[in-house]
Amino acid sequence: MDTNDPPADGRPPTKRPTARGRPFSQRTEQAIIEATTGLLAERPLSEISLDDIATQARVSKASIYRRWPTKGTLAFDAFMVDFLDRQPLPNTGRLEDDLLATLRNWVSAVDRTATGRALKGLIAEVQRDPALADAWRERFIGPVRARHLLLTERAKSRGELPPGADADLLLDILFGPAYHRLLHAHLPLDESFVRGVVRAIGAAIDAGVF
Amino acid sequence: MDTNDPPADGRPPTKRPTARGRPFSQRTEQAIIEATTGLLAERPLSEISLDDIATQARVSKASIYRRWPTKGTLAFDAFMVDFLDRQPLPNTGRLEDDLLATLRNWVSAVDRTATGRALKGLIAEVQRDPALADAWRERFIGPVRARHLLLTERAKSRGELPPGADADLLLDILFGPAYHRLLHAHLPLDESFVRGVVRAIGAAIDAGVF
Amino acid sequence: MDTNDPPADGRPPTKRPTARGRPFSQRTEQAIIEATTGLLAERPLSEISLDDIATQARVSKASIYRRWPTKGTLAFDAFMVDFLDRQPLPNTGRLEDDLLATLRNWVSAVDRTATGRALKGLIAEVQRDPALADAWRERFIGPVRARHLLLTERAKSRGELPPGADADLLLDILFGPAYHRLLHAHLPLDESFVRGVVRAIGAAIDAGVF
Amino acid sequence: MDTNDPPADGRPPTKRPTARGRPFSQRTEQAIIEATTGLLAERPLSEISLDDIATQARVSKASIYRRWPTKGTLAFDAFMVDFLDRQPLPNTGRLEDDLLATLRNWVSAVDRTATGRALKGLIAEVQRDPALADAWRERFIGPVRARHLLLTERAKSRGELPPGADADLLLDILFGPAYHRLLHAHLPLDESFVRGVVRAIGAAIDAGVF
DNA sequence: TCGTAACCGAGACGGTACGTCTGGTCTTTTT
DNA sequence: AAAAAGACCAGACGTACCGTCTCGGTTACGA
Repeated sequence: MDTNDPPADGRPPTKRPTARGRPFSQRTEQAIIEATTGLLAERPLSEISLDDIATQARVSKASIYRRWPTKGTLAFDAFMVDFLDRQPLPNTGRLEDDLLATLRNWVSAVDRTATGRALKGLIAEVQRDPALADAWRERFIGPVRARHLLLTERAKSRGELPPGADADLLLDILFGPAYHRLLHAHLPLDESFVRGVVRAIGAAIDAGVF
Repeated sequence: MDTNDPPADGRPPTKRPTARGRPFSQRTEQAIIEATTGLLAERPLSEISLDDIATQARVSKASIYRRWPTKGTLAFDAFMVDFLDRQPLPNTGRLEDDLLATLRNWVSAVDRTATGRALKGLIAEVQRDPALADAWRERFIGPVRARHLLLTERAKSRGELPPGADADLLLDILFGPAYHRLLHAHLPLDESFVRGVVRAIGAAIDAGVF
Repeated sequence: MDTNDPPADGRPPTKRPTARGRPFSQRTEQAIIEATTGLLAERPLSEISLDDIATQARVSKASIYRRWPTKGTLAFDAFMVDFLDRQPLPNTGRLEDDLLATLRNWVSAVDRTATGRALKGLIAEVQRDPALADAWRERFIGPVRARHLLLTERAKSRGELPPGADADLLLDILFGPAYHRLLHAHLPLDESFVRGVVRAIGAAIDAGVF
Repeated sequence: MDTNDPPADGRPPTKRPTARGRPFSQRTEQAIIEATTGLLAERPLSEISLDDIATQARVSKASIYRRWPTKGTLAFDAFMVDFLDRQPLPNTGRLEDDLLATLRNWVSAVDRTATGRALKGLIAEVQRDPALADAWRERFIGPVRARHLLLTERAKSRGELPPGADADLLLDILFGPAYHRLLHAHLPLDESFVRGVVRAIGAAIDAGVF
């Protein structure tokens, strides 16, 4: 494989190692990301072709493939820009309130929104593209999880959680049910759902489960 | 729409209303299901084409489309045959033990198995095919949920759960984290995970969350 | 190679050996040939894409590739339909007059005409596509030559040519200069050229060269 | 048009009018020509891309386009270097012997040789690139023809040809059949062919055709 | 028993997206 | 200002897949 191939593991397009030749134009990159974001707001990823993106961005397909190995990795990067900044980390001084704010915020970001549709499409794509799956774990699930672990660390330092608590389990119980309802749409992502999940976790904490 | 079109909502192929003409051959149907199951054991749904299935089953594509409207609905039916029977309903006399057996059983069915890969592929397909999404809710999530509600009903009659308990929330907290780890593969679906989830639910029950 | 691949040596699409499955539609084939002929009348082969042809014929690219392995072989077939019938075989009773009529007819068919442009484009394509080169020799040069050999055979039976005359050489001296001027356009394909070539051949016959 | 654009009509790259800035490196030019010649010896022009040439010559594509406007004109120049010097002008004192030597020499240069393949590829390219067609006539056909006209001029001064003889026709009858067999490969370019053509021309001369 | 409706396998059909390649131009750093 | 390197746009290429349609042929019911 050529050294100038795209990252292939889904890393975002960065500067090439050698500084020789014409560098990547950041205008091109930005146009691609913006076009992708715009199209993702209109329709699901599976109904967007790379030709659509190239046309919309007034860019050649080759310029896209130079940066991203698959449609999924591109959509992933476009999604990240949108999503991550909208997930502020609360700090109420009480874990249960932090979890409530976090989950409520997540729900409002994805429930029947363009972002939510993009997220569902991406999770679908992750199941069919192993390279994207790696990027997804390492560059989405991982960083998001790391941020959320700050909440449990603070709780530990406040004594709300024991020092050795299984924070990963706690966070999966927090988000797992939410992703479940998002993906299967069998029941609404409403306020009573959010409150119920968080109260269950609170009870589990009090009972020393984690 | 022609009366002889396939069910379109994903119902399994049944007898046509009028009995005139040559009836469906059940050998054909069986061959299709078997070929699909066999291919799903080898590789993900996204890498299986309908031509592959037709060739493998020594059947024409038209015979497939006569029965199932999309690849997803066929895969869905093939999956159901495999999956449902492997999910017996426990009856230990104690809710927490029932939940433990149920989740443990689910994990052993899907964790790094062909069934698990098929399930992931199907959930992906569900996100891109609205008709399949309906079938999925009505013919998979719904029935499975109905079976599991028997567990909570029994618990209610035993007094382990209050009569008005939100059993849907309870079940989403049970399965949500498991689907989460299945789809994102960020953490293992191991025994300690299963125990933790069930213990958390037990604590929530004791605290009267549901 | 699959038995249902296109002929690959450029034979025109005929009935598949096995009569199973949906047969080739001759309407489709006709539409493709007509579209190709129409486009060849407008612009040179090198500026016609298969997408153009497919769009013009209201046919999918796959339907074209099912029949012809390359653009050149398709253009070849389209050209043949146009060209061959326009080359009647004269029969004046005197070889030199037959040759004159034949060359004059060829010139009027190709000199600054759509057919001539198509012929030039095809000869160019023949140089870059070995499969087409075979087809060209066997299905164009060969048959045309065979027809022209009738002229020399008749001349032999009339005693105008000796029985063992090298008719191939004679015909190459007849057509070679004409193709030369067609392809290089360094001098006009005018009546004096035609007369000159034929008179030279006449002189060579009289001198017993052939 | 910029004064520093390449000749555009296919003239070979020469010194720029202004002597300012870094001068053309003749090593660059030589490397390009050598790479092109080398690649033309391996495979037909149509299978050689400008990227191939640039890579092979360790030169940038821009450096090529600075000198030649199209791939065809470059190949043309590379071909000329090879070809022209190999076509010495005979001077036997007798026209028919001169023609025989000339044609025999041409045949040995192109019959199943790398030069011959390059020539065929160039003629193909000429049909699709009008600018190259002009260059081809003016810088190849023209000069070569001019040289060959020396043969007929000498013959005229010796009285072998009448003063007003149509030498162009004569030369087209000499080379036309040869190009014909080269391009269509329907019959061999062998000695009997060469002799036959020349004898036919001899007979035509004797008969006063030209 | 015979007609007919609907099945059957095979595979062509139109349409669309893919990922690669090429030609010719442009942009950067280096010489 | 030319050089090498390589990104840029535009768009053709040949392949794959989808869901439908067409063919010759085969059941099995109902008249």
